[in-house]
Amino acid sequence: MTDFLNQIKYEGITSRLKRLSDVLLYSTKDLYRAEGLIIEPNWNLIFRLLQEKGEMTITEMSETLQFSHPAVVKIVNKMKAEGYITAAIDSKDKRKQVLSLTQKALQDIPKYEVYWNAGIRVIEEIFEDSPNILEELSKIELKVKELDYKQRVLLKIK
Amino acid sequence: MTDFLNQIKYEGITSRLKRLSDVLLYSTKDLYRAEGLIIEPNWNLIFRLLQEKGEMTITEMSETLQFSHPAVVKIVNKMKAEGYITAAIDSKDKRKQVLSLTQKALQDIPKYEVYWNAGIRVIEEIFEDSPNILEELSKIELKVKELDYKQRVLLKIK
DNA sequence: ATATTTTATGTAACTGGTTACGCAAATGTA
DNA sequence: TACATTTGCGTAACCAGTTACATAAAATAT
Repeated sequence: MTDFLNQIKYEGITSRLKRLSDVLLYSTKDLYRAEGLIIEPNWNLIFRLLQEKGEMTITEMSETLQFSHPAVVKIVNKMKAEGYITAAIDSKDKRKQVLSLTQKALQDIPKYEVYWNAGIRVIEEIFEDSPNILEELSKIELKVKELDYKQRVLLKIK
Repeated sequence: MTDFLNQIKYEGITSRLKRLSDVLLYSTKDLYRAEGLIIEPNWNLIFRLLQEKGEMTITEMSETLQFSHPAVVKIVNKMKAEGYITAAIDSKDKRKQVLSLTQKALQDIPKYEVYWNAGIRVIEEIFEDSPNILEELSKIELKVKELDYKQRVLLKIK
């Protein structure tokens, strides 16, 4: 943190949040590469989701993870290419892809879980001075969902 | 927030931070576009920096804002193209660009400040249940700087 | 004085996300 | 039954960042 960023307070918070998530993201990629793991950030979310639910469609995933659907399409396509996900057409609705984990996924997940679990402990460690961060984040997400940033700014001005 | 994201707790925090900063970013762009303002997110940081310091180089800016230098180059080039920044070669060091605000910048800033200040009040409003967020963010940034995420994960595993 | 290393900056390629658009299948309605 | 609307999802173009690499100038060391 530089003096300037401290001084401008809330004005710099958006880019600092972006930078923090970027730092974690690139460091995660670096970790996987260095350890020779053929996975990418966010795949753990999909793996866990499918482990829990068994089968899911793109739209269900995007709603559950709060990602845009094209983002989910990209992630899922990479995971298919790596042989971790298979797709079947829904018998009642031909538009839907029913996605599920492959045998290879079930085989490899335990190896990856070592890293994911260590990662969670590191996050807990890094955020230890912010013990309520998850509840606070939920409140913030709710607020911007109820009335977005742009509308709030316009309300303040008019 | 979905049940699933609540349930996985710290495992989803990186992508939630990314999403939050994205939401704020795109909403800011949307605001500027809707109001016909010919500026972009982050320009306010550069404007404020140059107002305070008068002159700065690319490298000084990237250190102060904690952005990579190519990121600063991109932002500054756009601001030059819009006529808000001029560059002069440093007399002692020909590699350096000494950047400063143009007359047009000084003229237009008051108009933009209305939006930036309203934006700050909105951020305060959105983060009102996280009153210590700035101090907490500083601590987190310091921690990942001291020892990055990847190294911390490897330490936990070995 | 010359060779080496460091610094300032620019450029290219890539990242995980987004919005915008298109299309076909399913659903609702006249 | 026909037509209009909604839904699922694929693709393209874009976005603000990043890392990796190149180059020239400055600083340092020999």
